Amino acid sequence: MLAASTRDQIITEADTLFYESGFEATSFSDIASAVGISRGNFYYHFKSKDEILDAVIARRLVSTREMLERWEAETTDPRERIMSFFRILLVNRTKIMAFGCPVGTLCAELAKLDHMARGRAEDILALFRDWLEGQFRALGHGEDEANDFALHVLMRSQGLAILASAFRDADYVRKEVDDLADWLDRLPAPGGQTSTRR
Amino acid sequence: MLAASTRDQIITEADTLFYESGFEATSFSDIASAVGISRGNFYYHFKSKDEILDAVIARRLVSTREMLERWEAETTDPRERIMSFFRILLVNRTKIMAFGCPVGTLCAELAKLDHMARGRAEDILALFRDWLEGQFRALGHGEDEANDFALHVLMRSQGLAILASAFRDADYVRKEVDDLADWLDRLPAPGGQTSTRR
DNA sequence: GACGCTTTAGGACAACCGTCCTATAGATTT
DNA sequence: AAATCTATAGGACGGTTGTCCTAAAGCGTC
Repeated sequence: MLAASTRDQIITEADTLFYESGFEATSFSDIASAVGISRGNFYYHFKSKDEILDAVIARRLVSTREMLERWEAETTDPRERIMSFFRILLVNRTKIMAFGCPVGTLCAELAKLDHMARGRAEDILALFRDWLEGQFRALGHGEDEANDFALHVLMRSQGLAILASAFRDADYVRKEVDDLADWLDRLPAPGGQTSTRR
Repeated sequence: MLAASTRDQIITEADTLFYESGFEATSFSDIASAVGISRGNFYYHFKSKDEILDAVIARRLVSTREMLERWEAETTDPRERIMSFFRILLVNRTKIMAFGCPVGTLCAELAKLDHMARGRAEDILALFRDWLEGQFRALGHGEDEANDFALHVLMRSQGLAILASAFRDADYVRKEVDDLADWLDRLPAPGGQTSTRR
């Protein structure tokens, strides 16, 4: 196996550090020592901290797209695809309980910092939204309805993540994911009124 | 009217700065210049940044409790009380779209920082949860059901805040609050199965 | 072996961080 | 008026931040 390039290692370590400690709280030294290189060498690969953030977000965009494509390849049933989305909430519940949602918390932090990369981080969220909307459309729902449902799923995932990390309750995550699956099962037939609960 | 003491002013400015810029990103100098005092004078009132955070959280706890008591004094109808909770989401939508939920984002940041005050911040969220649970119990719901409903409302508020600030869509906030009011209207009668959607 | 390119280490740099000390101005009491 | 207490300003402190420079090590190619 090819060893990961230093640049890739930097992005990898920065990614987890940004997630687990926050962007602002993570220093150049933190990343450097995590990778095992000197602080000086850093400047050769990235000219600023913002450049690392850009690279991290770019990689997250790519890996998210890949994950969504994998879900699409696994099954043609949109319901099952949406269930894949629900399942990662369960799979990642330990990390979510400790650090929240990687996407949601990054968006929240960059919004407060009024950071340039804010919009790019929100693109990751939009990626999920558009993909979910596509699945609901594939289920036969109209554009507005599909968009509402997509936002509903996203909203509940984000709320779930915040409460899970605030109350650190693994059972709560399980319960909420069950609830989401139940909501999906009981979805009104396509063409009905645009209500997300019922 | 009595002029606010310097100490109070510090807490006030720190409160809004922590909300709008984040705790980590807010420096002593930021607070000092917002209050209009010298950085040195600071140490007389607070010995550390953590002490200010403690004071800010303590004040938020008090003001939250007062707000909940006000809502209880305004009406005896639990449904109307819960509607008061929904309404602040609408009233504060501009700030929410810019900086998210003050409580949720603080909890998320302190979790990543692994900060001592993390639990105290989460107490504010617990305050809302317990109050909401009380209202649902007053509506006749059992302990488990009332707790589920309270967590459901909290979850949706947090998810709403994240999506509102990520997509900066005022209409979305209005729609979600309408949806919440609708959910409350269609709540299953007390004693039924513990389902949060239906 | 000499050259050129890529990659690295180490440290300089000014700015800022949270913390802490001290001198003093202002107010209150004696 | 003197003494005392509260509140403030200003700056020192060691450490860390993000940024940037320079010297040199590694390495493939002629």
